[in-house]
Amino acid sequence: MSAKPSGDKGKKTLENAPGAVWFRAEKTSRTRPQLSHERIIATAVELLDRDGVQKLSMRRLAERLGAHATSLYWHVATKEDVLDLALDAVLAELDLPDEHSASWQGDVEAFMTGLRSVLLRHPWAAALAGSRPLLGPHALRSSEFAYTALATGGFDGVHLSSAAATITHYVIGSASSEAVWRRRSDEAATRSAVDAHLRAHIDEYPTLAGHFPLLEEDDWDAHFHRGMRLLLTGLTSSEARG
Amino acid sequence: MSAKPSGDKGKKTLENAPGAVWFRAEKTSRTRPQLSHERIIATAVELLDRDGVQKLSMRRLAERLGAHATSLYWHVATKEDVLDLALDAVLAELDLPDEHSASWQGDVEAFMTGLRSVLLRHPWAAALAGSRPLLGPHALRSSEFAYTALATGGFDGVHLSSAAATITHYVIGSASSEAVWRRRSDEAATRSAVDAHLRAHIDEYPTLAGHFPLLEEDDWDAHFHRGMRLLLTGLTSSEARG
DNA sequence: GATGTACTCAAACACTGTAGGAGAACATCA
DNA sequence: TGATGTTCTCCTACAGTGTTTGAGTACATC
Repeated sequence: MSAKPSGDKGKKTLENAPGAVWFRAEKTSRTRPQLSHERIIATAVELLDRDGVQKLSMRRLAERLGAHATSLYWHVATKEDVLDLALDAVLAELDLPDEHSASWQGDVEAFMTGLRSVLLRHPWAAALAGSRPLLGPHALRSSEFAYTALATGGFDGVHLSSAAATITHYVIGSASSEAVWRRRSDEAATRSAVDAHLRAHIDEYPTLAGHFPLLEEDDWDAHFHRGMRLLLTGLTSSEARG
Repeated sequence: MSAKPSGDKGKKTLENAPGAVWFRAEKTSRTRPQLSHERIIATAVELLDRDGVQKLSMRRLAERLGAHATSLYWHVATKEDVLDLALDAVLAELDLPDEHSASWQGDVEAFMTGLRSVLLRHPWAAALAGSRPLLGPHALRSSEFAYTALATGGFDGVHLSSAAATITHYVIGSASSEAVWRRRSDEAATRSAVDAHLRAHIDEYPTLAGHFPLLEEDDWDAHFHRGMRLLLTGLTSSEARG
C-alpha cells in the first residue's frame, strides 16, 4: 500500500473497494494474449483451492502463469479484483435448472444445497462471499433464481428481499463456518481441545458444553439440512409473506 | 510471513490459525506494565473502529500505544491473536439478562438484536466473526445464553445445535452484509450504480432488478427484523424440534 | 550488591501490493 | 517496405507488512 496519489482516477467513489470490478470497463486482451482475464482467474481459483486466500499473492499468481506480477496490472486493477472475479467464477459452477419445478420450496432447496456445495468445493469462497458485495454476473444469476422461486411462493416487495437475504446468509454463514472447522488438518485435535476447554468451564457454559456442536456427530450435511428445514418451515408459514 | 522455522514450538497443531489464542496460556504482565494485554486490545478495538481491519498493522497499533511493534510480541503471539481478542472484547459489550424471561422466543430475540447491535457498533467485527471460530469467553457466554433459550423452547441434542447455529449465522451474515454496504461513504452512489447495472440487464435478472434490496427503502432494521421473524416462525413450529 | 525475571527495543529477513516508465511484439496503413 | 501507434510485458522501485533474534534495561527478591 503506497501513499495515495490523491489525484482521483475516474470516479473515486468506487475505486478499489471489494466489488469495484463490476463497475469498471472490462479490459479484454486482443493481440498477444499470453496473459488473459480468463487465464488469470482460472489460475487464481486453482491457487486459492490449493493454498487458501492468505497465501495468494500477485507474485505467486504471476509466477504460476509464467509471468511477472506487474504484468497482471494491465489486466486487473487491484488484487481485490482478482478475488471478486475468482469468487464469481466459482459461482458459475452453481448448476441451477432453467425451468422452475412445481414446488417453489423445492427450488429454494435446490438453490441452497447447490450454493452450499459450490462454496464447500472451494473452501476459501464462503468467507469471501460473506464479506463483500456479490455483484458479479453469476452471483446475480443465482440470486435471480432464488428471487423467482420465492416470488412463486408468494413473497413480494420487501418481504421477498428479506426472505432471499435470509436464506443466502444462512448458506454462506454455515458454509463459512464449516470451512473454518474443516480447514485444519488437525480437526479432531482441535475439537477435542475445544471440548476439553468447554468441560473445564462446564459450570459457566453448562448447556453449551453438553451440546458442543458436531463433536460426537460428524454429519455436517445433516446439520445443514436441519437448519434449512427450519428456514423452509418459516418460509412456508403464511405469516412471513407480504 | 517469513519462512517457517520448521521447528515446532509447543503443539504445532494449533499454532497460528485464527482462534488459536484460546488454547495458549495467557501471558500476564506483572512488573512494569507499560504495555498490557488489556491496553493492547482496547487500543486495537479503537483503531479497528476508526480505520477498519485492513489498516490495522502491528506497527500502527504499537505506535498508538507509544511503543514499538516488536514489543507487542511479548504479549501476543501473532496478529491473529490481536484480532481474536479484539473480537471477543467487543462481544463483551453484548448485554444479556442474567435471568431468562418468560418467553423463550423473547430471549432468542434479545440475543439476536443484541448481537446485531454490537456487531454494527464495530463494523469490522461481523466479517471477522463469520470467518473464524468463536471460542473466546464472551462468545461462549453469549452462545450459552442462546442455547439455554432454545433449550427452553424444546430444542435438544443436534436440533439444539442446528437451531443455535442457524440464528447465529443469520445475525452475523446480515450484520456483515449491512456493514459492507454501509462502509462506503458513497453508499448512495454505489447503490444507484448497482441499480443502473441491474436495470441494464433487466432481461437477465427481471425479478432481482424489480426488487433491488433496500434501494428505495433504507430501513436496515426492518429488513433484519423481517428475517428474524421468519426464523422465529420456523423455530416456533413444532416440526423443527427434536 | 548480586541474581533472575519481566519487559522493551533495534536490526534484519522475507515478503507484500502497486506505480512509473521503458521496451518489445504486433496491426495497420502509407 | 517502412513508419506509426497500440497492446502487452517487464524492470525498478517504494513504502509498507508480520515476525525472529538477540541485546539491553529496569525491576523484585534475596
